[in-house]
Amino acid sequence: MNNKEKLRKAGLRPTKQRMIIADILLDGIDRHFTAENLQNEINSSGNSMSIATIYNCLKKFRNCGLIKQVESSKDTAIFDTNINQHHHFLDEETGELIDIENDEVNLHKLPKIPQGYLNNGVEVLIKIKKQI
Amino acid sequence: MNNKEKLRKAGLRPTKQRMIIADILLDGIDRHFTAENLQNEINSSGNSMSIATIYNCLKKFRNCGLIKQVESSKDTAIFDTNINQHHHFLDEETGELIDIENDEVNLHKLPKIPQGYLNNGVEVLIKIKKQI
DNA sequence: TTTTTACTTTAAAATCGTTCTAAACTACTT
DNA sequence: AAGTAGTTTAGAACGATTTTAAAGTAAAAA
Ligand SMILES: [Mn+2]
Ligand SMILES: [Mn+2]
Ligand SMILES: [Zn+2]
Ligand SMILES: [Zn+2]
Repeated sequence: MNNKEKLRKAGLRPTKQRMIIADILLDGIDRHFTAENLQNEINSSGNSMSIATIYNCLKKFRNCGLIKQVESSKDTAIFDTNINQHHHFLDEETGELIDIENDEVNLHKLPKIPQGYLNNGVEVLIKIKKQI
Repeated sequence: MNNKEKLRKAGLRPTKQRMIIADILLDGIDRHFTAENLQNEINSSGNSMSIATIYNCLKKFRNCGLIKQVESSKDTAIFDTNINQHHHFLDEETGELIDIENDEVNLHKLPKIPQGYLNNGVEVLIKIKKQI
């Protein structure tokens, strides 16, 4: 399925701007990035785009499940093109994130989900720091 | 150990402002809160404090390990008085966090820590959503 | 105790990531 | 082609957090 079809299937009009972003993000390579990172890539590709459009597009892509947003206490939002359930190493010094595939973690015992709620995904974060 | 001793032990001068905050936060009750939540509690206790001081203090307390900061993609920082290794349920709709004690989770299989790094803490986040 | 020093608090301004506004533009439908 | 609903944009606005710099305070030195 090409990017135009992916956008249509997600219920999004394949505008010029969304296609530029889809061509960068939906190439099957897993990556973590900020809105600013993406704008730099757009610029490097010879295009340009308003930061408002980039944020609009990332929000739409996220809400359609084309990308995810990482839980992070950094003040800049970090997005993730790996939409499978997976986990992360986090170097808190640098903010660097490294993917951990789902089958590399085995959660043997999980607490009971609170009454009235449903499990909506489990994420393991392993904080790491550089050896001295 | 009283709060003044706790601050000294952490290498922090026990100023009037830090003592007010310590009296609120270090009472042994686990809670999740924002800087604004804390300012409201300070005000309710008949005191007042500049928001800059509150941020300064929370950062010092966090860096000394007296409190933790939760990894969260919300745009407002959330702090945690539970400094033991533990886990959370997160209702992404409301942002509500519920503690999961460490012994309620059993991680059977963990990936190898990347070369040159040390494990600095594992956190499990279980996203939950209200049943319809 | 006084003096000195380094650290802390504060209000206000600045910064920074993100969202809003409203006008121009474009994709899709009829 | 004409209509319409959705999208893009520059720039303004916003909200959380940090910085500034001057005044205040705690600890150390004398
Ligand atoms: Mn955050
Ligand atoms: Mn922010
Ligand atoms: Zn990832
Ligand atoms: Zn907690």
